[in-house]
Amino acid sequence: MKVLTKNTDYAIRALLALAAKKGSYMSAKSIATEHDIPYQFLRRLLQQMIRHNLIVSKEGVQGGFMMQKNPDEITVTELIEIFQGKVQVSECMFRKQICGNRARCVLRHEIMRIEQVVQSEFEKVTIGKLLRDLEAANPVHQKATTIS
Amino acid sequence: MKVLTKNTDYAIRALLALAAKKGSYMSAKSIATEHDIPYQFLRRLLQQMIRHNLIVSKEGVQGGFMMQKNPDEITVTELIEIFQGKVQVSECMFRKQICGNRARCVLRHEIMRIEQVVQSEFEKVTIGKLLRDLEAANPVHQKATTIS
DNA sequence: TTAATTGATACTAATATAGTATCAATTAAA
DNA sequence: TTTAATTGATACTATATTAGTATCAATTAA
Ligand code: FES
Ligand code: FES
Repeated sequence: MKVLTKNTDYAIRALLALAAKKGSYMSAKSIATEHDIPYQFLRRLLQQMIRHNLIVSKEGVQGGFMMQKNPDEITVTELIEIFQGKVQVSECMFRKQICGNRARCVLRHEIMRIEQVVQSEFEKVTIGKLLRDLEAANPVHQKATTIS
Repeated sequence: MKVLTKNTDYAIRALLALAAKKGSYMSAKSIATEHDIPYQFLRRLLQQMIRHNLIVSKEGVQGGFMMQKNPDEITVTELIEIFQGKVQVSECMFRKQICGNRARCVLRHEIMRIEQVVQSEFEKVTIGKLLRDLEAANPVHQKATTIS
């Protein structure tokens, strides 16, 4: 059982790259090569993130993508929802015969409780947090300004 | 993002049926029809559960399946592992370039922490607990003995 | 004018999930 | 002892999801 698919995985990595270069544009090509993400695949992910207002883009030479939303407000939960759909444990585990009344079904409650736990755990993890953790662990990285 | 697949879903339902009839055999056919599970699909699941010593079977007329392991010791985590593989958030989110040393990677720690949370939440849910909840909510069910 | 870029979209490949079919072996019961 | 109900084993098909590739038009800095 794999919780994060490649979509989400790559998206997080791309966002970390953009968050690190906050304020300047970075091309899909450079993100792809630097972080070992399939180029065309990445482009599709970036466009989805534009639609969700996480990032912005500029076309043409010297164009690229740039962080828009505050990295501390981008949670892994949000990314999972964008790329894998809302977290749901199971549509409805025990239909018909067993469970007549959906409304006050204990099993359903149990399921929804877990959904909540999972979701809130992922909510604690933001791009901002990950980036700070990364930089703390890996102080080699200098803060990128305009040096390509 | 769907956490429980049909395998696990059906397996849980089948186990609840068997747990309710503890001590007597119940055929795949009756489980399938009573709980609306595709017959041949179910049979495969039952055989997997035999291999994991959750249930036992008896061949021939009047044969069927019977609970073996204590329902309170069958966790949803165990079932997920059997039918969907071990819970893992992501193989390794940031390879190569970003993360040189796997050993003390903060991101990896974060991931593993969540894995633990998810896993332990599902560990709290046992077949025994689900069955008791079900019976409490649905007191129509009489304890099945030998009446078919 | 050109080359580097994104926008949009269609396509293919690989894998996982879901479901079906078949036949041999066993066994209770007619 | 024959038969029908059952499990054991396994192969097969269908569908959906995930992963990845390709193409071409539009934009824009140099
Ligand atoms: S399990 Fe679906 S309503 Fe009870
Ligand atoms: S993310 Fe894989 S080792 Fe750091």
